[in-house]
Amino acid sequence: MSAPKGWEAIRAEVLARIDRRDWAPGAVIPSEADLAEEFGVARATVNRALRELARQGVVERRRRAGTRVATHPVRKATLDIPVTRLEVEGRGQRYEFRLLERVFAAPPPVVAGRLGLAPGARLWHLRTLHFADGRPYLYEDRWLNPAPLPGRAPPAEAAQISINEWLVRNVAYTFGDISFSAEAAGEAEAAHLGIAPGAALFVIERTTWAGEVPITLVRLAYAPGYRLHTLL
Amino acid sequence: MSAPKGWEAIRAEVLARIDRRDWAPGAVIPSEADLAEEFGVARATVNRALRELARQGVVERRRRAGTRVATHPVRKATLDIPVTRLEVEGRGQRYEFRLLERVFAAPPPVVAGRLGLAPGARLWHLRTLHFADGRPYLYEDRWLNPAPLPGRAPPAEAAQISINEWLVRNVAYTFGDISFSAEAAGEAEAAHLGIAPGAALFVIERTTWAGEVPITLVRLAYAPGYRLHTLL
DNA sequence: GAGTGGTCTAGACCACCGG
DNA sequence: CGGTGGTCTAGACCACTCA
Repeated sequence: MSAPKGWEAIRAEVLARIDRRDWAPGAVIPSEADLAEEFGVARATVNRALRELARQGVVERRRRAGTRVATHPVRKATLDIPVTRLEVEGRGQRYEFRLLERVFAAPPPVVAGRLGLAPGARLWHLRTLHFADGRPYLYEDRWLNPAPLPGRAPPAEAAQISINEWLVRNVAYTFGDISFSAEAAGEAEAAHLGIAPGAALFVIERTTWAGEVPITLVRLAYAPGYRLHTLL
Repeated sequence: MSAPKGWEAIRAEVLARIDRRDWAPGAVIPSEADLAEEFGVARATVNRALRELARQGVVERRRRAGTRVATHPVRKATLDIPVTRLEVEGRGQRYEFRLLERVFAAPPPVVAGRLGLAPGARLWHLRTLHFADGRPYLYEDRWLNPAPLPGRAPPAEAAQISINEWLVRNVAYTFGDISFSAEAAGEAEAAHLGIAPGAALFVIERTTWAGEVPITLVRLAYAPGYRLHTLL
């Protein structure tokens, strides 16, 4: 046990009062100014504490309306989206990858649509198999817009660096979205990953953008046993 | 387009310099004091901007060592862990649930171990099926420690509120962990969800604690098609 | 030892928005 | 209108850690 100091102590005390139902869900808690006086600290310190609680979803804050205890404590979990190589090596396993395909082609309409590109636009299509200790670990299917790339082309097949690592080092993205789902393995995926068709795969789909320009859409299918973990 | 003011403008400018490779990955950027002078703002304003970038994983900060551009931009995604009822209703669907089982029993050793309880401890075991528009949506299998519960027992089977909602309103937890994976549906799950055994299920496992006291371990198996989505 | 980020203070002005 | 949170300032002290 260690007693927090400063704004963390304020946060802890406010949390404790919420937990004890001193301040019930939906209720308005005292204003920053009042709390600052009660705790004998500057308002900025209270503000920092309450801002953190708001970011965690414990309270909701609005000008004039004040700070309320969240009625439905939507807990927020922060996931680290790792670079595959570091994820594998972080478990003490040997990382390798093999580029299966690298072609310049027109994507299916659904892909073009997701990236907001005109039908008929041509993209790089890259398929990569990643290994952990020599065993298939992750099947990656990526569409890559040449426009924002230096040299307008991804690294050659012989490159020693994976597409993703090359991307994060060479093309800065400003935002994106990510989704997680479970899907049954298709024939091709199953063959690459060395599993039976229909097996349950953990799938991450991600799109990234640099301003208005789409960079990439990637589908990551993890071999059975993969688990994404984080603390609340 | 709108030009950000204040600390957001600082953050944007720093991000832009990183994107332009003015400041390369791994490089140390100027100190807060220097940036404050350059931008003509107080150091606290620069601090706020850099703190946000650090939270996003764009830069890494250490006392004395200064602020560095992250070499491996581990992007962090913030997931909202929703209450099932709100998640379903938020899509405009009708929510229902049915409590399948509510017994007081000794859990399997693996469950007791995960919760840090002695073998032989007895817990509530609750199995619930959740529906969206009348169709099976989520199969929930929960072990619940009676110790931290008001009345030492969960609500009766006839209750109109789901176990999870009752929990978040009546038992405050201080921390927990959560994991996401894909698993093949077992016989029982498949029957409840109305799908074929072996189908790919998205599974969330969560444990929560109130200080040193374990509260619950729950396994949520979502019907095929479920997708967790967030922005980066 | 010295430079960096981490935090706090006391005060101020502003944007928002409920009554 | 007036109260609330959002932010900024100028200054200060502290904690950490590198050289």
